[in-house]
Amino acid sequence: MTSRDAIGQRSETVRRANLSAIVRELHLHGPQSRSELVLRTGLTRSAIRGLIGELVAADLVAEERSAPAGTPGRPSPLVRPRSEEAVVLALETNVDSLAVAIVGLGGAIHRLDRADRPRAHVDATEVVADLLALARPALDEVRRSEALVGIGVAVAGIVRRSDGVVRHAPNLGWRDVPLGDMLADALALDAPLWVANEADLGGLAENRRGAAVDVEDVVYVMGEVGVGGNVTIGGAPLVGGAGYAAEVGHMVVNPDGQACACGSRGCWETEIGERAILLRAGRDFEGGREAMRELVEAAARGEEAARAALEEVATWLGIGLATLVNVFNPSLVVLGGVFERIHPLVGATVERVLTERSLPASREQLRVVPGRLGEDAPILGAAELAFEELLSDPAARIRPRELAVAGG
Amino acid sequence: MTSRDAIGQRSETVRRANLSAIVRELHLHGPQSRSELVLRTGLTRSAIRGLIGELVAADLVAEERSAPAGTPGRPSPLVRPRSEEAVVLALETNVDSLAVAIVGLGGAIHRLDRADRPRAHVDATEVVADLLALARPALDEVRRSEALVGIGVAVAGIVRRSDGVVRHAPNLGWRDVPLGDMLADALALDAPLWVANEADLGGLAENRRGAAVDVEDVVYVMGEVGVGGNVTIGGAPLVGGAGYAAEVGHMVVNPDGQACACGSRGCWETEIGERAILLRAGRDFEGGREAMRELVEAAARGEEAARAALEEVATWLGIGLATLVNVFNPSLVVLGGVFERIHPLVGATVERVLTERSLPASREQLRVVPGRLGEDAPILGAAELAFEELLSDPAARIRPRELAVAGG
DNA sequence: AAATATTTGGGCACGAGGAGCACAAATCCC
DNA sequence: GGGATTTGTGCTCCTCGTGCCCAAATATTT
Repeated sequence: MTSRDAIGQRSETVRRANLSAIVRELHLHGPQSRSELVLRTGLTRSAIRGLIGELVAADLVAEERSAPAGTPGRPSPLVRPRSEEAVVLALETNVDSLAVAIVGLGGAIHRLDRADRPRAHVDATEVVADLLALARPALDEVRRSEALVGIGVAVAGIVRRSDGVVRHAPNLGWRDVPLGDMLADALALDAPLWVANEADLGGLAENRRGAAVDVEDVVYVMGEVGVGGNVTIGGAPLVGGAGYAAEVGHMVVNPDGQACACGSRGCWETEIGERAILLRAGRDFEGGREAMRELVEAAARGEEAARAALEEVATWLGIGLATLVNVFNPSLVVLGGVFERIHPLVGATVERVLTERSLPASREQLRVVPGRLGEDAPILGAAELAFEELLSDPAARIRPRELAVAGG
Repeated sequence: MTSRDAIGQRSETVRRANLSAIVRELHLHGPQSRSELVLRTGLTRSAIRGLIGELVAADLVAEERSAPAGTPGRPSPLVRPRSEEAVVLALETNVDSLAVAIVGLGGAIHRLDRADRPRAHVDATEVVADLLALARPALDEVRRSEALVGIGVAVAGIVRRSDGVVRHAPNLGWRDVPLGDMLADALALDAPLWVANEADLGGLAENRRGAAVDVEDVVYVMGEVGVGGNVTIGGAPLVGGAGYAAEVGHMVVNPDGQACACGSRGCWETEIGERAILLRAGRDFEGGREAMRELVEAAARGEEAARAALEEVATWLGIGLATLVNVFNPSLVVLGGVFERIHPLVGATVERVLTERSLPASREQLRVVPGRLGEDAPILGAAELAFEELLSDPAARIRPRELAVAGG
């Protein structure tokens, strides 16, 4: 019941919500004039003025003369999110690569370092150490500026949102690894840290910065070593009771199919995961990313076996998507990871199967598109996750400063 | 993006939200003392007093002496939703029955009339006429009291929420029937009318009044002639872009399975729908409700063929549920309709299959229970749907009255 | 070049609405 | 019956958005 802890509202709540709306708007849609913000929020000029004033005082935004618009009237100053004054640190632990990024308010990518990693079941302590080494320059930068507002971590596994424990990451060989605590200790930064699944975050990134911007209801499916996904409902990501939602890779699509590492059989992942794709093409199923790249290239060249394998994959992709479309009635399906790369080759097949298998009503407004962010989707999503606290309550960052001033 | 039309908040918004929280709390959890409301909302006594005063003036709630509590301190008056002063009309159009109910604020069922209907593809105009005839006594009652705040309609078909058009109801033989407009015209009542799918509403009812009260994340699956469902996420029902979400009956669970009326094949409905169940048991698959009742009784008596058939159904039920559990990570699965009735016989099998097929993390906190509302779930959900407008903005009902007073 | 129209920012009084405090009322316990 | 406890009542205060007037800055017209 929403009302259950729908704690009573007070005047302060209104302020918080309005500040949040403005910062979020600027973060997601870029610099805007004050008068545009008046239109978007429906607030009065007076109210906007006060709110912007508060945000300027907190160094979250800056006002500057806007370019001449060619229209009569006093020009409205441009309000710009201060990308240097509020930044997040984003980390990614994938099966075959590590990455570190610093992203500023408004979405500017200040730096992004990626390092390949041999594919193997690796001890979590080693991974944390490797990540820390890769992150050193970024950490120096972050420590100098004092602008850090949050840390986001993307990991290829099932993550308990509440405490950042990786419950199970078959492709890393992890089980119940307290990655959140380990990284928080190792980084020793004074900022909240959140961990989430890479596919969840990939979907978040596509929704904020990629192919699904401003779309309210989205299904995102990403193929890497495993198959993961994310669902956006009314603009908000589906999280589930404990944060494990949208594990679409383990939907049962073929009850008599192959055994899956999860213990079930015929999971979507056993039909369209990386191993399954390589197997269908008669290639080394442990060939990893390189083998996949060659397969896609071969198919693009028109090589028959490769094309046929991808067609089969597309069929199973369509079947699983039909289930998701009937369950979520989204207006957009975004394909990420491997599926993003093979979309030009097999998009038509996916859509055909989807049309055969989903309810006419459910697919009425539906489009299927490839993602736009490529391999960076998860880490950009981790950045967005880290910004979430600031976006939903910018006032929390403002008050302490005021106190500090009052105290000094 | 939630923020997109997150129109700015104003002081009035706070009042609205607080009134809504109180009325919703009373509607869902029954009469409570003022001081309990203070605890629940976190508002001050002063604020609660003002809010309750407004609701009393609007006749939505009444205050009365509470029973002696045995504790020291001045007794806090009991605040009670006025079940007679705010009522909704609920209607149901099922494949083999029609029903009409009047439900009061707080959930009291003032009357409930149900009439069986021969199973046949029936013209929508006839159904509306039959429903109107059945509703006559209820309509008289509603017209006398002037307390009607909304009308809710449950229908066994896919419904566009925005305008109440039944896009497709295979078991009624309807396609693009403007049921909302037809009923609004026929009833000629001065209250908003909403139409929704019966399974969606069954889930809503179980969440508000039945087996899933106060559970935030719930998957509800209902078997009638077709198979439908509803998903509650964070306390709010999943609706989808156009309102067609949670069409779980057409998840693809068996890609090589039987053709389904929807045009796909191997839909969940073709494995666990009424026809499929009767076929598995070697009975007349057009025997309808009566045949189902006999089958369940036979299985309860221990008749082998019947038991075996239900076991098969339970297996497929578990397979489909595994997909839903992996996708939604709910804390509760509620089985409604036929599945509610067979739960005592096959619940163990369902849970076994579910355990085999779903991710350990996803099913950690999971329980599977039968519904508690039986065949009345959909119409009770229709009542809840009709109350929604009042609950989310009680002030809208208050203001006009004040105006009327001011004008007179 | 000057006057006018248009749009927007700034200042300030107002109103809505919850918080907080002092006090009174109603109950239980000794 | 007196004290402790809890809660309702009346009142002022604080927060925050609204609304109005005026000034500032730009485009257009004369």
